[in-house]
Formats: sequence, C-alpha cells, structure tokens
Amino acid sequence: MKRKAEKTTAFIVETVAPIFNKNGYAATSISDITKATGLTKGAIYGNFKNKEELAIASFKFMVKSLMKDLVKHMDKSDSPIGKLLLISDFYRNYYMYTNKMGGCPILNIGVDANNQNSLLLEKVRTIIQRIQDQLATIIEDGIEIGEISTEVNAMHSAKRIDTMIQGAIFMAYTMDDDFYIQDTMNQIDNMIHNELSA
Amino acid sequence: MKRKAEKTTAFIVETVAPIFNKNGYAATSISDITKATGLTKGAIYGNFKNKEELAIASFKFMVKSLMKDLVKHMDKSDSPIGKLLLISDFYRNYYMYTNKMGGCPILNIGVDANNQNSLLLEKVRTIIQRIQDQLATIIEDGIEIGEISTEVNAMHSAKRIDTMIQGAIFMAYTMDDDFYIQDTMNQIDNMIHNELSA
DNA sequence: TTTTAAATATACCAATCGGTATATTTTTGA
DNA sequence: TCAAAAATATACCGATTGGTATATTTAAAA
Repeated sequence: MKRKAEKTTAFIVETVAPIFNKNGYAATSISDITKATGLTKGAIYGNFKNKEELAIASFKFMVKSLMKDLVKHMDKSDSPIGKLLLISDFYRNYYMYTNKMGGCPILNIGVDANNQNSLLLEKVRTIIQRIQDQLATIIEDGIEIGEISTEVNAMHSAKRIDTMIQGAIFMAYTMDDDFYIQDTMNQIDNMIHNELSA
Repeated sequence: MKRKAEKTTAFIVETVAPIFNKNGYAATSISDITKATGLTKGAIYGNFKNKEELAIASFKFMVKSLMKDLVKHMDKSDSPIGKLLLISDFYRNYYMYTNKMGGCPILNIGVDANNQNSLLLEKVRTIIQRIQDQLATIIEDGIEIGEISTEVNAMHSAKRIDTMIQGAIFMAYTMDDDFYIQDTMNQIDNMIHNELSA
C-alpha cells in the first residue's frame, strides 16, 4: 500500500490557487475551498496541514507554471538581446494570460502577505530574487559575447526592468487597462535597444 | 443640541487607517478596531454605518493627507520642470514616510480591493486618475511655456511616470529595500531632463 | 475475495465574525 | 441646574471561522 491518490493534492492546489490569488489569504475561507473543489474538510485537511500550507502550495504552483511558460517563451531565441526582447514580449500577453488565474500572483500575494503572512512573503521574495538573477545572468551573457555594452550594470538593469514590469502589472489590474503593460513593454524594448545594446 | 463630538469620528479614522492599510479589508476585524481605539462597538457603529464605510473613510483620510503633503512639496517650485523634479524628490522619502502609516495606501488598497471590494476599488481608481491628471496638467503647462518639448504626449508621460513610481513602491515594500525607489527616481529625473525638457 | 490501510466524509468544537437592540453615560442647550 | 438628546457601553444575535476527532468509504496488496 504505497501509491496514494495524490492526484487529489494536485487537484486541490490547481482549483484553489486562483481563489487565493484573487481573494488573498485571509479572505479565502476553508468553506470557499470545499465549495470550489467539491470536497469536504476531511479531504482538505487530509492533504494539507492547514490553510497556510495550502496557500503556499497554491502560490508555488502558480509561479511554477508561470515561470515554465516564461522560460519556454524565452528559449525561442539564443541571443541575450533576443531573450530580453522575448521577456517583454511575454508580458505583452500577461494581462490576458493571468486573468484566468486571478491576476499576477507575485503582485497579489506580495502585497497581501506583507505584514500578514511572513512565510508567504518569504516565498514571494525568493521568486522575485530568482527572476532578477536570471535577468541579470542574461545581461551578463550579453556583455560577455559583446552584444551588450560593458558599461551596463547587469543587476541594476535587471532590477529596473523588473520594477517597471511590476508597476505596469499593478496599474493594468487596478485601472483595468492593458495600455500600461503595452506602453511599459515598449519602453523596455527601447531601453534594450538604446541603453543595453553595445 | 447640534454640536456632537465628531472628534470621535476623526479619531477612529486616524487610528484605524493604518490598520486597514496594513492588513487589508477582510483581515481587519471590528475587534481590531475596538482594541486599537479603546472604544466599543457601540461607539464605532454610532459613527459609521458599517465596516466598509469605515474602510473607505480610512482610505480617503490617508490619501488626503498624502496628497496634501505632495502638493505642498510640489509648490516649492513654480516651473513645471521644477515641479516634476519635486514629485520624484517627494517619493525619495516615500518609503520612510509611508512606513508609519503601514505602507502605500494606493498600492495596498488597490491590490486588496481588486476582486474584493468594488466601492474601495473605485476610490483607488479615482485617486490614481486624479494624480495622473495633475501630472499631465503640469506637463501641458510646461509645453505651453516652452519648457517641455511639444512632441511630448502629456498623458502618456504622466502614466509612465506614475507606473514607474508604483512599481518602485511595490518592489521596495515587498523586498524591503529602498534601492528600488531611489533608482527609479533617478530614472524619472533622467526622463525629465532627457525626454521631456525642450 | 478478503484484509488493511489510506483517503474522504461527517459531526462537532470553541472562538470569532459583523452587526444590532438596548441600557447607560456624557454632553448640550435652555 | 435640569431635561433632552446625543454618544457610548453592554449584551446579545445567528453565522461563520479554522481546525479536529471519529466514522465511513475507497482502494490497494495479498
């Protein structure tokens, strides 16, 4: 007796993740969760220690699939500049793309967890750090092969791009207007061409 | 018998506003409110119809004092370019400044209210719109007196600046790192000098 | 097919939720 | 000072909260 129905665990996470993302941690109740999954408390607490653990699993799940899609999109180019342009290109569809999962988990959970749930906040910080590290690595690769100017500070530029992206996402969702994302991605493309390119 | 002790109303709002700002609407309970104010439910519900009305009053209070300080800072210069530089200068202290009120209310309530509380969301949208309109007006004034290039789209630039500011605030608070704000304000200053100035 | 453990459902817990009706206190105008 | 009204406190409401103990069902190994 080994193989347990851990399909249920995955099913719960997939079903519940958009709810946590939309409503936030405190505003999502266990009854919301049982209602959405069609399962009972027994099933939920049989698969997760408590609400917090489920929220963390949900966040991880969303970010994982998000990053997988982003990396897949990025890999359409081999050159660092090409990859950078594909990142902004990915975010051009981000509003539509994240709508089905209740918005951007990094923004939503980042704000929600601040001063509320330190474990969740730590997860958000880790993923932001990872995104910026990856960005910086691409820029450094570009510098190495002479595609990007040697005067560029890779980590600074990575943080700038990430900051602009998050600002655009916040504005787009709060104002329900995709313009902010499109315009910011244009700006980032200009930055790549004018400030980063060697 | 007219003059009532409407001091209490103001006192409740001032005391409770940072709590709503930090915790969000759903995560702030009436008992949080009575505990913080030292008053009872009777006093709270005597001054406010319900929790939502108090949350809205709290948000309005924070934004009002925020805008008052921003405008006061801006008014240190008469020239449009000078005013724009004073706006970025204002936000250089924003992290410390908003820490005592539990973070940026526009970011916090904006994210919190989305998909949760449509009345609050509407208030956030209104204030963002107002900020951008004011910004655009300053830029238009600059164009009129020849200080800013006629090729500049005032509203577009206003939205760009606002988007970058909000991104910086999100990153600074989520990562607990003021760098994001300082660097973004440098970027905005560069934009003002290189892209906006005639 | 039967045994056994894993998975899920049911029933319950005290605590807290937002809100209200009423009692009490404080303030106010005369 | 005194009566009326305004403001606040108290006591309560049903509903819901996150969580648990136990009963039942499901599924896997023999």
